[in-house]
Parts: sequence; C-alpha cells; structure tokens
Amino acid sequence: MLQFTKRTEYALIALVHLVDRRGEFVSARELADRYPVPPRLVAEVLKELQREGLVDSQRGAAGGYALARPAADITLAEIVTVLEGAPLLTSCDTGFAGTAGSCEVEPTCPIRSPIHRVRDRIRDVLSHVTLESLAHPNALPMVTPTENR
Amino acid sequence: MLQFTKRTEYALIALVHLVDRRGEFVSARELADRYPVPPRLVAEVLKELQREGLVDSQRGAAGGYALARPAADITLAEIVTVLEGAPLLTSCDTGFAGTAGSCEVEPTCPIRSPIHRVRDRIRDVLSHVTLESLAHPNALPMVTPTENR
DNA sequence: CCAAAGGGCACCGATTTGGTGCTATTTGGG
DNA sequence: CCCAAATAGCACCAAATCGGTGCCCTTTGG
Repeated sequence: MLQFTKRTEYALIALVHLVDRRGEFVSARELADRYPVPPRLVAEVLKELQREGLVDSQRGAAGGYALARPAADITLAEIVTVLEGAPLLTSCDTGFAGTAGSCEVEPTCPIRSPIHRVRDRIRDVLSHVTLESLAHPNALPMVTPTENR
Repeated sequence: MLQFTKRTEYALIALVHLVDRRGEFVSARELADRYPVPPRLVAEVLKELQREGLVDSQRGAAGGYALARPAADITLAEIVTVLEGAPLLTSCDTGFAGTAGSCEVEPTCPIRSPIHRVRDRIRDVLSHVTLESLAHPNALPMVTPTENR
C-alpha cells in the first residue's frame, strides 16, 4: 500500500518536535503528553532511529532524545528507509537501480524497468523533503517551487 | 509501507499486455500462461478494474479483457487508486487536499499540512505515468524529462 | 450442448502492523 | 545513597491486511 506506517507517522511527529528543541533531550513521555501517541511505541520508534544514528539519546532521570544532526540534513527518505526499508514499489525489487535481482518473473516482466523509474522519482521527492522543511513549511520552499500541470 | 500490492503488480503486467492487443479480448488464462501470475488472482483483479470502467470484459468461450480506453488516458494513479485506494501517506488523511477530516490528532498535529504536500507530489508523479508510457518506455519521455537536482 | 470463459462472493493462511509486558541499566536529585 | 524517571532490549500478542482459492452461477462460441 502507498501509505506510511503508524511508526513512521509517530516518528515524524516526534522528530518535528525535536527540531524546535535543538540540543535539549526530550523524553518519550513528554511527546506522548503533547500528542496523542502511545508513549511506549514512540519510544520504540525513537530507539530505532537512535540505532541508525538519526537521533542521540540520553538515559537516566533527565534523559530523552535529540536530533543527532541538523534538521536540514535529515530527509524524509532517510526516515522512511530506516523504519520501513527503502521504498520499493514492486516486490521483485532488490532496491538498487541497475540490479537484476532474484525476480522469478524477471525475464518476461514487461513493467520492471519503467516502474523502477517511477520508484526513483518517488524516492527523489522524499529525498528533497528535509526535517527542517517539515517543521517550518513556510520558511523556504519545501522543494523546487512546484509548478507542474 | 511504500510499496504496491501484488494485486497492483499483476494489474500492471496484465494491462501492459493489453496495450499491445488493442481491441482483442485477452483471457486471464492467457496472461497466466505468459507470466508467472496466479490465473485466478489476475482474473479477480481484472474484474475489479472492469467494475471501475478501466477495462471491458467479454464473457463466454472467446471472452476476456480489453482496455476500455486509450492507453494514454489511463494513468498509474488511477490504477493504484482503484486497487488500493488513493495514496494517502498518513492514516489521518481523508483523501482530499483541503479537507479537515476526522483526525483526533488534528489540532495538535504538526506534520499534517506539509505531509499533504508530499502526498500531492507523489500523486502527481503517478498521475503523469500512463499505461502507454509503461508499455513503451522509450517512445516518448515518461514524464517531464527529469532534471532536478 | 458443452467446454471455456467471466461474475460473485466467501473464506483461509500467512504476513505485517500496532501496541504492550517485562526486565535490566543508567542517571539525576533529594 | 537510594529512588524515581528514563532509555535499552526483547519477546510477545491481537488485529488488520494481503495473497490466494473454493464454489457455484452465467454467458457464449463452436
């Protein structure tokens, strides 16, 4: 399905909140108090992001999570990839542009290559959305000033 | 997850095959013989596309399916929408741009609006991919000659 | 008139997803 | 110095989704 998982949604809410708290460590509890998200789940998600180096964490009484890098350097593509794996579109997709992969349909598959182009376009869109642009949508244009129609 | 369902994949394979058989009715069996797809499932998917007016069907001995409209008029967005529902990205999404919807997070949700912009970009990508461009990728550029970076 | 095809629909097994339980470890503050 | 608040790490479960079939009916060409 072409939809983010709840985990990704929670991650985005949490991360955007972290943008406005540069440097401070924010606890999962605080996030769950401010937004209607299950505290344990948001913690689980943030742990995962910590393992992948997107956020720093501090344990103990005044612990919590903080962005590990500037908000402008963290892209939506990266977040999604960590939590859901790289967006593939097709099941026979090994993940990289030219790779043949182990698709049993492969030799006869008529849609493989064109669909991969679509996939790359979508990745491109996600790659150009930064945490910064999510947190401050009106600051500067999120992507190239969308004028296509 | 940011991935098509098998149903959608099968639909794309089938539909692309139909492009090259303009006018002829192609049976689900023939499709299953040519590609490694479960015949029953591909039939089920084509039935769904028929109900939505994307393909015509003919019953009886020499029956089968054929495109109901020119391949250039059928977009990937349309196919996906029929089989999976409109690409939403977020769970709180009622599907249309300005709609407030019934999201319980809504009042406090900080990512709603920017994510909707991303969603619209993705829909845009899918809207510009036609069955024709999937069937003949090299004929004319699939979308606007991608030059963004 | 029968075999081949689609129409309808219910259903099942496997996987994914959303969410929780439990326990251990760290750490700041009274 | 110890306790409360936090994260770390799993394992686990219930519900939803998804991939795929079974069954029976109707249509239709040879």
